[in-house]
Amino acid sequence: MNKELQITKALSDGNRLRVIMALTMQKELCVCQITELLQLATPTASRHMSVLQTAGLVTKRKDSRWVYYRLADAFPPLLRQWLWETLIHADQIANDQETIKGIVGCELEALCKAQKLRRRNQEL
Amino acid sequence: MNKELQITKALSDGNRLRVIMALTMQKELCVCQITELLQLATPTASRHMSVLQTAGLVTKRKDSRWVYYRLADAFPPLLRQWLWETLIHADQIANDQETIKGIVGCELEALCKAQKLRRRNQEL
DNA sequence: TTTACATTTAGCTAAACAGACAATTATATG
DNA sequence: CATATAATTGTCTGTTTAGCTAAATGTAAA
Repeated sequence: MNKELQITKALSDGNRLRVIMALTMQKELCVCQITELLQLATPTASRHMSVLQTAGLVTKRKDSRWVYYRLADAFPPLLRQWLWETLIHADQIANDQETIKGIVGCELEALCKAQKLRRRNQEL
Repeated sequence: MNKELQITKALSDGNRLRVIMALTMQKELCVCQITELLQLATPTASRHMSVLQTAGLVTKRKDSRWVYYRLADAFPPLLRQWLWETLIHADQIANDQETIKGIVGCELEALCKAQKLRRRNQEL
């Protein structure tokens, strides 16, 4: 039952559901893009992804300095279908879809620089 | 997204998964039977059932002093199928199946009396 | 090799949650 | 009506977890 519990626990957080839905629409997202979508501190976003990976729901690929996550091939199809069918109607998710378009439209370099600036400003 | 989160949170606990699986095998179970299966204090079992009900996964029926729970008709079929297919292979669940046979074999009156005696003994 | 930088890990705090017992509610029976 | 009893609700406690900042890791470029 442990494996299944890891999965349901991984799904029992709103931010993680948002990332999963984002990854059904955008094949691959890097940590800084996920951070931008969820508006969280980078380490927090990274931890969420680690939970999803440990549960076997996403896989990661490292390309130079960036780490890209995507849904795992082993993502249980029934769960995937249920999430898709129900969450696709959620306002938050519809909203995220628009946000993601904007995020993937940016160069990664530019996005990271913008985040860095934002952090600086908050420190004042 | 709130409704869906309530559901995934309800599923993110081992004892609640055990009750759900028990209810796929035994159409109806009363709180004292669930208490017996999980080996928890009555209020704790009752709380778990309340979480499942709030999430819309079970319904309850009161018959005199006993309250019977069963899976809700609205239990999302995809989730139900995933749970069934994966958890049916879990040792804990197989074990529970045997335990349940014993539990439903008892008269409710007898079961409750036995539990009461057990509580008494633990207090010593 | 030094510097810059994206991500992860460590360590902390506050909120959420599972568990227990005590008290309350609701129902049946003497 | 008073008593017994099955379940729920109130309240507390210990554990888990989501969030943060700071430090560590790993990679690319100067």
